[in-house]
Amino acid sequence: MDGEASTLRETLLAAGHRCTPQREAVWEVLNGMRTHPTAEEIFRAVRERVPAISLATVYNALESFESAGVCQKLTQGEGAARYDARTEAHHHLQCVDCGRLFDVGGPPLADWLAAIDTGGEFELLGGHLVLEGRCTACRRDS
Amino acid sequence: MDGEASTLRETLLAAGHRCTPQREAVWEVLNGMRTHPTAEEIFRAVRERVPAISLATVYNALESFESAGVCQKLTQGEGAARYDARTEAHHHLQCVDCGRLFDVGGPPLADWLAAIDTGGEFELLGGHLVLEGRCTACRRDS
DNA sequence: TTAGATGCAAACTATTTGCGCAATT
DNA sequence: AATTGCGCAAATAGTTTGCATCTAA
Repeated sequence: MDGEASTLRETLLAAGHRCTPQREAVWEVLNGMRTHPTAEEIFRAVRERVPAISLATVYNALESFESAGVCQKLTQGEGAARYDARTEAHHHLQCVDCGRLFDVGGPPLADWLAAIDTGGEFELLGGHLVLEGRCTACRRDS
Repeated sequence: MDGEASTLRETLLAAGHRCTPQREAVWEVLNGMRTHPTAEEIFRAVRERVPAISLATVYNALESFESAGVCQKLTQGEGAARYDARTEAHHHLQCVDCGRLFDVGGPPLADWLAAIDTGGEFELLGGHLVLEGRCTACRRDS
């Protein structure tokens, strides 16, 4: 998370996974896309470099990143899951028109969790905020 | 939203939909289940009263409720979408073990939205909080 | 050397759609 | 009477899995 490809290798190995050329390519594509891509979007981009890669391998790679703690699967909203390799605390804003997911700043969620009343019944482990809005590109189009 | 079955009929009609026995049954099941059910769960429960109902009809009914503004589709998290007929402001806690969704109290989200920094780029329309935890039943089992 | 990863295809889950018939307004 | 909804089955989207082969450690 500090270096680039070499650290990915070490992180994967530490989590009991292997580092393959396919995974390095998926990692670079994921980090290069500002909008959190879907598995399909990553697949199309990676295939330009590694034409023989399969979609299942992309899913497999993303799962190994999650397991190693360097990637988060975002399943809120309609449509396909999106993936985020960012580790700093931040929130996500999903565009109601194009479905893309953007990072936004804001106070950390921990401040809020303390104010949540679970009635003492639940063990509150965490949570996240899902914001809905319209992105710059879609505002321009409408 | 104030009365029961008769108001459902009026609400649906006002939104340009019809009120059928199937839809009334779906509505009653949805309101009778404390845990926001999936379409499949509603289907199984409704079939006990209306054995000939199909899953597609359940989806169709839920869509008409959404269109009429009396039901909300909750698509966060893994697995199937869950449906909520509650209209008061509240948050949802999803159990990481069983996947069920529970209502929890807490400060309204509007207080928070003001603190979110969208960089002036987005039109912020709304959002919701998704909490993760472990429900009473699953805590007992583990 | 060997456990784990790859690529392919098939399976699977959740949801939507097309069609002829039936029921609601 | 005219729509709209119904039930069925097939289609679709997203994701997972089984299997034979290959490769990183």
